[in-house]
Amino acid sequence: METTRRSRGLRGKHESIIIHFDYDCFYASVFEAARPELKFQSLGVAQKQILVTVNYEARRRGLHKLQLISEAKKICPDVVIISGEDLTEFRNASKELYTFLRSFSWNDKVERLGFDELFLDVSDLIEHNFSLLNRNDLRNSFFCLSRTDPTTGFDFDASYVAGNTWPACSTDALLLNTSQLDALRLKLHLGSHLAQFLRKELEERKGFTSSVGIAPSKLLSKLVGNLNKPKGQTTLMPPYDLDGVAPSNITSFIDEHPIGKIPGIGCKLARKIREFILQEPIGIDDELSYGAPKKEVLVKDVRLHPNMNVETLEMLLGGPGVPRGIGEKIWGLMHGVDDTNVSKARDLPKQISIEDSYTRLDNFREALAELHMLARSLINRMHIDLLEDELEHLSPDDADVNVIQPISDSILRKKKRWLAHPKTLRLSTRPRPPLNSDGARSRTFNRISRSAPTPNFLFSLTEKTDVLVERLVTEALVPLFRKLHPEKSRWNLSLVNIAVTNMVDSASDTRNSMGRDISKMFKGQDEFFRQRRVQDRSAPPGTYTEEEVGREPTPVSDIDRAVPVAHRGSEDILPLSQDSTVSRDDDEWLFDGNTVYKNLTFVCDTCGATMPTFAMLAHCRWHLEE
DNA sequence: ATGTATCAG
DNA sequence: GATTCTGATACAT
Repeated sequence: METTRRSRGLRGKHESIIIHFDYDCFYASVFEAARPELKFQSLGVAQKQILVTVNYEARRRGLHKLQLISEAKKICPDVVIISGEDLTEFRNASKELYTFLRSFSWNDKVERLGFDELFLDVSDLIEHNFSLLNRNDLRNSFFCLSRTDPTTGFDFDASYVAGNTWPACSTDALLLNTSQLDALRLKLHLGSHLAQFLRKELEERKGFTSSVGIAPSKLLSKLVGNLNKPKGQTTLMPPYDLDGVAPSNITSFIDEHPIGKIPGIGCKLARKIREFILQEPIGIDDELSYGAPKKEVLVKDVRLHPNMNVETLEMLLGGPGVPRGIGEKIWGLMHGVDDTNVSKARDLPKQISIEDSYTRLDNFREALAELHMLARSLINRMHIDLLEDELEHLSPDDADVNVIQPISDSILRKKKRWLAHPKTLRLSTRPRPPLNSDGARSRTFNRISRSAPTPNFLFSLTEKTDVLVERLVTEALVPLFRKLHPEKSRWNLSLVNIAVTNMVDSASDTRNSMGRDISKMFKGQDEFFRQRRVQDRSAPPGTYTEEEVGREPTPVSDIDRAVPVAHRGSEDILPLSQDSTVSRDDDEWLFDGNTVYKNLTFVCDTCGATMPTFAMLAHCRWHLEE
């Protein structure tokens, strides 16, 4: 890989068209959408003592992000300040915009970055429309948005770039000559018009303006999108060649950025690089402090430094907490090379966390109260993000006349089900910096944490929330808190966070995802297979050998009758969890809405059949093809 | 699996 | 760096 890249002189592949969206002052926009009169006033969104976002009216008056409220009020006494500590509305708006933009994607390569940014890999849409272009009549082009319906789309003029370009004056006048429009250039034209269309849709249908970058990679689309904010878009124009004598717009674009502005080079890495280049330590008070004006270190200063190469970077930056191969990665970034893909859209978060910060939290009584508040929020979040309504099919015998509704021959009932089960519960705190004048230096850590398996009762759909909160605090969080802070009261916390992580998703739709999840499950269970293999040799008639699993799509039922199967469906773990005398967890796998008893019996959620676990893959395939 | 670090907005 | 309230990923153990 390394040699290939080197021999080609670090040339990136420029086959993709990536669009990066950044919603303009997102938090402020969420409030403005709800109360349009706020648009004409200076608006700041506050979390504790700082403004995390201000709208553009406020920026005109000299306010900025991450400004102290006290400072902002001095500069602009009439600033309207709204608390943004509860992120619910932001999360909702973010998800709505994400879902909306995702609906235009063909390949589902849609990656969210925080609440207010996302990447779209539209290479396939662009490729399709590139092939549709009439080179002799670019001015009357049609952009097709649907794979199936050739009439869905919009008219546009493919002879020019929509919005801004970098460099600024490379387009309109120059490009009237069709022969100058190579394939890459035309694809970028297409990308820019698609981006403009999507921005307009976002504004008209959802009420959010955005700033957008169009380029061949995530790195470059994000950087180039910064050039025209707010409500602007910018396309990074070719030539892109990085190897030959030809000047590269990628190099000249990225070269002028301060090293720390490159995504992937955070404050820690930037500091190390800057210290190496400047050959002097950088004070802790580095930025914007009185006295020493900050010495800018630009990408080109680093890239062209005589001793700079991959190995130097690896030595300079490597260390504890730093991924290996960092040198190569950073070397690539400095040359505008970013091979990372836009990841596939996901419906479920990998982690849910909630936290609050405090000026003083130093006694157990208050800490307990905070744990209750956080626990309540976390449970609410779990219900919002991880629970979905399911329509359950009932046989007429089971039907409860009061809750069912017949819909064309089948009887359905609404039922909640977990889309995912987080396996781990974590409590983190940030102790206030231990006041040390000399000797013992304060550690580099900011947060400390303890975690434990998620208690099963948290998935109860029948218990009242109050009960769950109480149990979560007393049975899980307090023990974790005691582990973190064994001393009675020698601590003072500036932050408490609780999180559920290690998400194991159930299937969103049994028919579509069962096969996938089953293969995933089988992959990790070598031990299981080894044990089964032994038994399979003497398997009773009517069961399957391992080889037959997967190619014999016939259901097996009721093989292991000797094993009592107590539960079915996604709620099944609940009764177990609440009965402390039953041994659990070690004896079961929770899987795809079915309860699987390791080495014992699998109960199909779809038809209720019981079978040995090794037959389940074939059984589920049979359902899929039914 | 648990705990820390770094990145991002 | 840190300030806020998150979320993703990677390393060490």
